[in-house]
Amino acid sequence: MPESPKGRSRKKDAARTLEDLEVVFDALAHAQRRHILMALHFRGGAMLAGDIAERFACSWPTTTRHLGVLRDAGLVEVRQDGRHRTYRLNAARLQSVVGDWLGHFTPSKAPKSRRRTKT
Amino acid sequence: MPESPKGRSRKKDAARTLEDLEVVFDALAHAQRRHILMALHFRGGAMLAGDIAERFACSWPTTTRHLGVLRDAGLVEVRQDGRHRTYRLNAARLQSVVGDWLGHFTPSKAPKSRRRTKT
DNA sequence: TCAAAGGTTAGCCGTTCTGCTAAACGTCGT
DNA sequence: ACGACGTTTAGCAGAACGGCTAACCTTTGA
Repeated sequence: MPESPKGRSRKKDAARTLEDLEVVFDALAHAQRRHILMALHFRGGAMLAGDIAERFACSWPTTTRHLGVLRDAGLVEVRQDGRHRTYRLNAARLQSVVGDWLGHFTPSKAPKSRRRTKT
Repeated sequence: MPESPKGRSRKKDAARTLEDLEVVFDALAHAQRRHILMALHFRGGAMLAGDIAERFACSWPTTTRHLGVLRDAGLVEVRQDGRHRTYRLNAARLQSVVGDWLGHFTPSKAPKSRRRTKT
């Protein structure tokens, strides 16, 4: 499916958003994956795979799979670093996808307004 | 499962919050359940079960089950109305649980950030 | 070249989820 | 009381999920 650089139709944009919602909320549905995101955040946004895996009781491959789900959701990014792998939190995407969706539920306000705590 | 329909205690919410996160994010993991919440919101916050069920392609019992998940998560409340049942959105809880969790990831609150992502 | 360290992939297995249909339940109108 | 209506519950089948172990790659270092 070719991607229009600038002239993205609103329909596809909406579809893209729906897909984002699905993959992100699906990733957030598991406690350990939420925990991984937290750990990443509280350790400055980036950790080695081994450091992440050691924090959890389950086996390393299981954590690897969770990291894969988070990566497919775009919530973390991987970078090979020698024989290590560094996972970096993508907090902006988390805020964007979840925050935008949550913003639709603001009580009696314009549902498309961005999260601006200025009012 | 012992769930008190009354207000939740605000004191020892530390353990309760984790449980809330789990049940709420689990409820939000399914597209139709998110869609139900949206429909409720955009129809003024309350709908009859039948009106909800008619909006979706799946069978009525399936929607009933989704509504049950949302109700167990505290995201909707039910009220028997004659032989109808009115489902009401609990947007406050949605905002509270999801928004609070999301608030941990704000860059301004980064606890030990070595590198600060530009705000 | 060999072996160890760091991670991932492959495959299995039990549990949970989601969909359906059929049946039951409570309420209203007659 | 009876039947129709609105909705839930029960039960089942198939798919998806999450855990594990074992095997596999890749890089480092001797």
